[in-house]
Amino acid sequence: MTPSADSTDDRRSIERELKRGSLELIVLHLLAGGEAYGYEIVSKLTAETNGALEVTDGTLYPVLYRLERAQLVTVRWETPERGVPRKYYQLTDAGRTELARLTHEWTTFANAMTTLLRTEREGR
Amino acid sequence: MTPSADSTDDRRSIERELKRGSLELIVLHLLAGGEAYGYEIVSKLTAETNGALEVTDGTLYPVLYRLERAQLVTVRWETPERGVPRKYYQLTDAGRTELARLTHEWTTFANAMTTLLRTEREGR
DNA sequence: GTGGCATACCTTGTCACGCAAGATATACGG
DNA sequence: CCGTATATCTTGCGTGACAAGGTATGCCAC
Repeated sequence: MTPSADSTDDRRSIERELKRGSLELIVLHLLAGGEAYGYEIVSKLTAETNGALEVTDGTLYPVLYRLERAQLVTVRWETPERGVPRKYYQLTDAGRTELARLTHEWTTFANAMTTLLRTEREGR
Repeated sequence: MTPSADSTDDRRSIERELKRGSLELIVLHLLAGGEAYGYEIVSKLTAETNGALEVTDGTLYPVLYRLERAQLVTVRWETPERGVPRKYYQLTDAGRTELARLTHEWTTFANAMTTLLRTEREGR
């Protein structure tokens, strides 16, 4: 039984759900343009997609850990002249391979969805 | 059954994740073509997308419950001349509204992703 | 100095949801 | 009857995005 959530039925955004599984792809893709550090990725994402794919840092860091553990990225600390130390991430070869794979999967899925949604359904 | 996994799949497929949040959209869209029952939706999906968006019935029924509880669909039992009773689902007006909303959200998201992925990242 | 602010990284807890696996029930053919 | 097909429903698990909170450092004004 789930007595909860019957009245609090505010319709959530599916954007959050849609992002599921595509975050790794997004991050890998951004890193393909050169190394970057966490905060940089967050702001890049917000900027390049006009907020459509915005994520918080609390979301991003676990993603980066997964990527690191899977050896899709490597890590380098750098302490700039001014400011706090930053943790830079670089794509590995395996990361590039995975990026290609995920891109392909995304494309396949998106095509299937688009085709389906384009189908006229005027019945009843 | 899972006909997948011909590759070394310690790396899970993101297809499953990508589907997150889009299942309701898919089902609502299919129902826009007229009422249908659970098993019918499962087979329709598999057929119309060549398996790209395949779901199991164990996945679908909870979705249908959510839709029903949210009053996006209504339900009608029908016992055919031959065969077991079927539970037919029809879209409500609210369901149609929600369908439009989800479609819009999907399109926005997909466009953002596509645009992002199309960006060349040959740096470094 | 010290208090405040910005930068940057990290952790914890919660909740939703897709799915595998199994249960149930009905009809029908041999 | 028993096996198979149709059809609906339930349970348990794992995953992952997110909010909220925490830590640490450097910079600047007063």
